[in-house]
Amino acid sequence: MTKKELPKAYDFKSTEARIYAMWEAGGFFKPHNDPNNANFDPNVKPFVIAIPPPNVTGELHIGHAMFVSVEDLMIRYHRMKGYSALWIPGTDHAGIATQLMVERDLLKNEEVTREELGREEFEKRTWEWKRKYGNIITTQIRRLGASCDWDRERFTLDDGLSTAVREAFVRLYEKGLIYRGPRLINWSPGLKTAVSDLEVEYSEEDVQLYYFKYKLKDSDEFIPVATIRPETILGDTAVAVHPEDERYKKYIGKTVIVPILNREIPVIGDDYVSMEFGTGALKITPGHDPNDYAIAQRHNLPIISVLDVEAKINANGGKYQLQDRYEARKNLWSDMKDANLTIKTENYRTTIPRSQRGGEIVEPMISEQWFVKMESLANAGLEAVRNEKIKIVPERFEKTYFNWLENIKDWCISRQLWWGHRIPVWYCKENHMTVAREDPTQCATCGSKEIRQDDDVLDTWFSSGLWPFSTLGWPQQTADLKYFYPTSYMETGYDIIFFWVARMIMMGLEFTNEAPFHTVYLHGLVRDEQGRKMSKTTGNVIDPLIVMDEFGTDALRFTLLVGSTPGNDTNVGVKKVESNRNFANKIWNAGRFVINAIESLEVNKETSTQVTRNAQPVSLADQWIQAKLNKLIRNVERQFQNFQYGQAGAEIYEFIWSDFADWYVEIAKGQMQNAESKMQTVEMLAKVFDTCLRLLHPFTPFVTEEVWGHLHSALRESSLSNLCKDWTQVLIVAKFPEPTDEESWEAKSIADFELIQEVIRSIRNLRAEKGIAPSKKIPATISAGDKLDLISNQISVIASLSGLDQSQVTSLKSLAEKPSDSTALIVGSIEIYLPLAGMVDVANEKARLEKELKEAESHITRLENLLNGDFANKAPAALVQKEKDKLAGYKDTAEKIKAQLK
RNA sequence: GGGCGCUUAGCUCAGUUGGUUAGAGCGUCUCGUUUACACCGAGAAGGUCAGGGGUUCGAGUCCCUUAGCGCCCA
Repeated sequence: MTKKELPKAYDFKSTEARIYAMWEAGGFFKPHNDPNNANFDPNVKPFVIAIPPPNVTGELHIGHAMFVSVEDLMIRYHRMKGYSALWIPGTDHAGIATQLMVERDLLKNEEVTREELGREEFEKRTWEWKRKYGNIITTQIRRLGASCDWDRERFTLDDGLSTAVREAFVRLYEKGLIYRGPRLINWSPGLKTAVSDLEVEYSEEDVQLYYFKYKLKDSDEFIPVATIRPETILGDTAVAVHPEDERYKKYIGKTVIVPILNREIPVIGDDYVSMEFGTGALKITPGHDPNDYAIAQRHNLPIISVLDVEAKINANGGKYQLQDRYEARKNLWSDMKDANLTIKTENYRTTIPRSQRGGEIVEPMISEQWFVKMESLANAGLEAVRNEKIKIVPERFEKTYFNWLENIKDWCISRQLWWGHRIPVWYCKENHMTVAREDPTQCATCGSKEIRQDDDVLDTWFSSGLWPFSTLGWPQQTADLKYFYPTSYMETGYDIIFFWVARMIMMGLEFTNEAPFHTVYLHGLVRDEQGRKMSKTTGNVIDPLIVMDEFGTDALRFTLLVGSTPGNDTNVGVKKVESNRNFANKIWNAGRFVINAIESLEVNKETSTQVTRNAQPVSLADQWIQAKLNKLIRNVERQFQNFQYGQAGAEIYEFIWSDFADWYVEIAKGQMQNAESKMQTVEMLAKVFDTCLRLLHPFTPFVTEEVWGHLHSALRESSLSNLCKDWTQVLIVAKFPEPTDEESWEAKSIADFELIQEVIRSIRNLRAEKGIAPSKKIPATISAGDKLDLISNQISVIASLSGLDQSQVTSLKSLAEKPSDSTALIVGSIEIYLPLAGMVDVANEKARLEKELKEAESHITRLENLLNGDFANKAPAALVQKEKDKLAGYKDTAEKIKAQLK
């Protein structure tokens, strides 16, 4: 039958979507052992990853590409290893981000604000938005080749997960771990909501430090005070000085007058005050500063809030009411200047708290919010990592994790937003609270029917914290939950270790009494080629979609996976992706070669069974490639166990390109000329290449699946069909190569072949140096000493790969005298004479050999010193022997060169 | 202020129980249309592994220290 010729270059564009659709339609993303199916076997081990849910309104960025690549690699590897692999996909409702996006859209297209629309209508619109755009991100994740079980896709606001959130809230509340109260929180005036400590970022900025006078009551004396926020003077309730400060301690207990407002406040002594900073006296604004708040607690000071939700001055600010905080700062300062209360201003550098999302300066404010008590949860979380129920990779992040949990404060979980899980608490007119799993119809305390639900919603991370089990059906004890929980790995970026990882651990332990996963693997952040953070404003963003259009998904994945190490940031430029596109093409073409070789075989079923049954490597090259492959499989296995995915990928790349394509394939061409060795050679090609594709599949799933498909069908039609008898239909579920114990022949054949490679390289090198045309075949005489058998055996390999004329090559144990008009090459104990009549420059030859001699002699000196030292006594015997052998080799070489120079 | 990381070829990076001539990709130079691949092949140049000290028979790798850069927490 005639075969369709495969194109010369791999066309990922016509491949990727087709392959992905085939996988998905074939059900290959689903765990092969499913507890909901009749033939379920509880003894099969599951391997489970819950996806870090991307924002439902988000679009693919390089960070998504990173986590999808790593997680898909983990899942595909375990799937091929026979685990019942489940990767649960889903999205996050992303409260603030989504609400902002919809608000912006409404304003632009309908010129209405969310307030004008009303809460109910706004929620409706947001759901519409989600339905319309919510699948963009999941479609994009599919493009990356993600093999997740889409039938199990979840969304943090869907019914099941909402039930889980409510259950979690009520349980914590009933346990006394959730409380409500006025506390100093971080207020985002732009978003008009409270945010948690984690959502505040601190940046070093240049500001003004304002010095002014706190006048003593009924006196002309004053205490000089410095502040960076003069408008907060309006909320001052004390001035604090250090109790031992000679300048000010006499004032402790006296009264001072708040500028302009003329309120009377006390001077207190507290050793928190630094005598060196500023003037050494500190104004205390407990309503707008966390440190001042703590001091106020100690001294029972009143707390005055002077700002409203938009950070405008409120009624407590007297004449400055309704002024914006910065406007008030200016006006107050100007008024103080007029009243001769100011001293000076100076430049000052300090850390300023800004909202992670909006970027505006966050205002510490007293506000009534909901909190989770963290202490007991944090202790459990600490314990789980300390006693190694959970392992963090790389380990150093355990320190970060401990440090955070050891110093954790209560978590503010309420948000003044409309998009999210509404807090399941209802109030009656008497302000009785009813906390319920099901929406109540009356107050649990007084039975009043006039109840209304709390307006606030929960922090999105509250629901994300339940993700590993809520996605599996919790609080229902579903079959999925029983079998797939706890999950296996949690894979994500180290930047959300607090936001998400730590909270999932705490919630998992609290609600399921189990660690939600046994391993946390943290990848680094992707940066641009110069190591800068990618950002739209810098314009250095690499759009994974564009990269995939240009170079293919496999190239992008391989780039992200190889050359990066766990927890370390990685710099990515398109050049790297391009070279990995070339790698995909290399695989394609190596595949074409192997497939052509298979198709060139005569179809003969009888020889087939015979040959495949005892297919032992026959030639040295066969043995060598098999030994190298065995070694590769062992290394890859070890590296996967140690999470060294980059190293594993690099070694597979190296093997395919350098060992297989550059050497074995070239030798195979020769072996296939010979009718006797042809069949075995093709079989070797097919077996080795098949193993390569399996090893590589988790890294570059598309090209490997595509080529493997062609390989499979070529084999099936060939006289080697026995080879693929027990292969699966598709590569994605094929068996991953298993390592074998090293056998004694392996090292021997590697060493022998490497000597042949050296001989070939030295001849090629000389030819290049002498400018001998690659097409010109030359004669050679080889004096091989005790390597004569090996060299004679491999003479055709040497000849074909180094351009010798095999009919004019002789190999001998030794030469009586060296051939005239020849150039001599020394490789260990082997001498190679190339009669380059007319091309030999005696002076040049001498110089070249002298250089080589010098090098050999320097090694001899080095090794003799080494072996005469303590090394010989203290180092392992095998190692010492290795060095002794090397020394003997160099001595041999030096002798040979010296003989040439005579 | 506390903690962590990085500094290896012109550029981007590997190098995990310390083993003795330090690797890759890109870039550079010289050759090459050998029917798998020019998204390729052959060859070459290029590094006192940031500086200093220590442990060790042996250090890019472990310890201390200095400098520069970056990140996290306060």
